[in-house]
Amino acid sequence: MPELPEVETVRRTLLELAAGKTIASVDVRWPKMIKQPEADAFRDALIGETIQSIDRRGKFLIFQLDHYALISHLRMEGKFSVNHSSDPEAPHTHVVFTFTDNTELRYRDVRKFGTMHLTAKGTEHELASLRVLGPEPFDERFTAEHLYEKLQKTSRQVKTALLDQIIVTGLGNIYVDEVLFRSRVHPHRLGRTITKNEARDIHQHTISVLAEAVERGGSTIRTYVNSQGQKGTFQEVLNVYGRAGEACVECGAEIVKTKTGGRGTHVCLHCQPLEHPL
DNA sequence: AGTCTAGCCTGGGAGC
DNA sequence: TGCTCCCAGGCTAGAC
Repeated sequence: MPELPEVETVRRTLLELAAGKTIASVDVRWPKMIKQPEADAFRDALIGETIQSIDRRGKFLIFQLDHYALISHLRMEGKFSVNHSSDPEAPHTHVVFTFTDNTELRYRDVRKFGTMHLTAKGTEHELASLRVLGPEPFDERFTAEHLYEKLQKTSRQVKTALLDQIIVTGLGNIYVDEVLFRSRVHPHRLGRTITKNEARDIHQHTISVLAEAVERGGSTIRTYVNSQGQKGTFQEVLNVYGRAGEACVECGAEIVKTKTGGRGTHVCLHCQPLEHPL
């Protein structure tokens, strides 16, 4: 499940493999994933374009080309790889960009949830899904005060609020559980009940958890690999996610799995007490 | 305006 | 063995 650390790792590995390559042809086998423009126009526009660089905004990858920006979201299972044209193709390959040097950028995605948008270069941040994003966790505009104010104004549960990419961008279901565990805050606490000190903890741990996960190349829970086929290692140091039934590393109590707005949530009820049960 | 829910997808595992 | 059901979950459109 690519969250910020996984997407950042994909960006770094892909940049090494694909920067400077020029697109000779594009094969779209699952047109529904091309959201803008239509698949035919998408394909035609990309021919002759060279990959200048690759950026990231939240969980979105942004390929900077000569005249366009290609915005890709991997959602749950999306993966990029660079292969020689003669390499056997993995199942669930939905888009293939063939370069002039007979290598290919391949996008595969078992669940077909991923999306691609093409915009004129320089206008990518006007795309609706990018425009609404809140600050990057490593940006100075993401402050404890900003977080506290946003949480004060919401009646949503704190985990739901943190998953909304408007307060801070990049957290997903794995890292938000870890951040709240490190902050000793129960995910079901209502946003407006979070104190200033708790907001400071959540702010600090959002940054530290995501930074450590980037250093470790992300977390491989089920299938995630970077664009060189390598797994991450942050799953080795997860405290709560995926550890239901195991003992809490801090207090020994059993990690419990519950649900937050339909999403699986992992919590130590001793370290993260819920003063006001719903 | 803020919040909630269904839908998008498929593979893997549990239960019968 | 083979069937059905449920789960994984980021994001968006539409409803309330």
